[in-house]
Amino acid sequence: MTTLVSSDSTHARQRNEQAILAAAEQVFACHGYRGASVQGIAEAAGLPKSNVLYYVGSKRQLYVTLLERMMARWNAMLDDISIEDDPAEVLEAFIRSKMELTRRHPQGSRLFAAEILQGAPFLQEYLRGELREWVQARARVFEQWADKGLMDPVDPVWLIFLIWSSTQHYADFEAQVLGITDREALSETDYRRITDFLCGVILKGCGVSAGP
Amino acid sequence: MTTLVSSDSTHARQRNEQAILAAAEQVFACHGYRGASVQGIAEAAGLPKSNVLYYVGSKRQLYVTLLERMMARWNAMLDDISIEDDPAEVLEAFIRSKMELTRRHPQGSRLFAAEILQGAPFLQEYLRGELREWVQARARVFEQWADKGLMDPVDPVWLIFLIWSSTQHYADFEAQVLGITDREALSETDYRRITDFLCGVILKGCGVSAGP
DNA sequence: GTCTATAGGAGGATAGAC
DNA sequence: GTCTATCCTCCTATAGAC
Repeated sequence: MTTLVSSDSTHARQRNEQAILAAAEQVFACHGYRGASVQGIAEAAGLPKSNVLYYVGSKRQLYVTLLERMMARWNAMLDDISIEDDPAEVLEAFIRSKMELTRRHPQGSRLFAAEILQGAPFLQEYLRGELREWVQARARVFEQWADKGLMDPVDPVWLIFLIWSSTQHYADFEAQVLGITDREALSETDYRRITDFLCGVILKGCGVSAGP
Repeated sequence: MTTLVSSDSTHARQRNEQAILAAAEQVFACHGYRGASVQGIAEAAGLPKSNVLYYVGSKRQLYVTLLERMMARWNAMLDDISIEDDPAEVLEAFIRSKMELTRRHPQGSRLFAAEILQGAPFLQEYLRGELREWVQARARVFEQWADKGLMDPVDPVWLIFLIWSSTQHYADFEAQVLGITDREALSETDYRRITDFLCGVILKGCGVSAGP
């Protein structure tokens, strides 16, 4: 009996926390950290304002939690590569997984964008540490591939930014994309075609042949 | 005498208005429409809060003025093209002028990004009207070029978005770019190299040869 | 024209009833 | 655990002194 009640409470708590996280991700993505209000998040989650603060502690903590969740998703995507790998396969997998992240987590992607837009006050350490290391490791491999003639000698860091920006665009600028293409939403087919387009242009553009 | 005083006042007014616009562009770009405060803008402009409201009327009007200024800059860049033009020249000029806009007006670019991030409430009309027309006109020319074998048959709209996103990135994600590359700012040389990189990869990537 | 003072409301956060 | 009532700060905007 007690366990039953306890279990119900636990479920209610988990359900509420999930609702709050989802609502907050949407509101922070839309209005940024300062522009978001706990009131607005509570309304989007269908809960009283005080409950939101009860569950998450503070607006700031909620924001940090969401950023950490997004960074965890991002990190899950960052598998390592080596000089022995096939450039075409690696670059294509890189583009596809980044696009998949954008498609599956558009709100999280926009939250990230809003954080960077305000100068990345909460993510300085991550950007200048972990992420920089990762970029430099990849860059070294790209350079070795170029030395072996497997791809053009392009600056690897600008190439990584090209892949990030061109995929990220479909989350951050979704409103513009939908307005210009006169759509209500991008379909799975749209995403597939866009991804194919980006793989085609970027791989060809840096002289990577289509694999063995 | 009166004219002298009047002239001084006019100059003071213009100078203050310029200071307010510059400060507001920075603050709106950083925190978005809701997140920005008139107080913060006034401090950045070095004026009392009331003066800001006296000059510009309201927070909302100030925001609209800034968006219009940025759209005017954007439109000044959008020259027309025709089937007779050289694809390589047109695409390269397109990338270079978009990158120049980003470099010259990073705050305006970020302001635009923040507006789109929040769902473009103030720019719906522009996106679905003027800008859509312009994109479709360009798209038709790109398709004709593809028909004539002057470039690969890529989707022209995704190509335009690729150019917009890859250049816009250096304004919107400046904090990330600087963090990862361990710079304090991007130099003119950096911008030139990035632009050359983007021209190279994108033109080659959609099968446009380097011109006559 | 410029600034001080303040109205009137919304913001985050907390104390305490249930 | 959940919600109401409330505190105090900060917001936009304006009225009125200088």
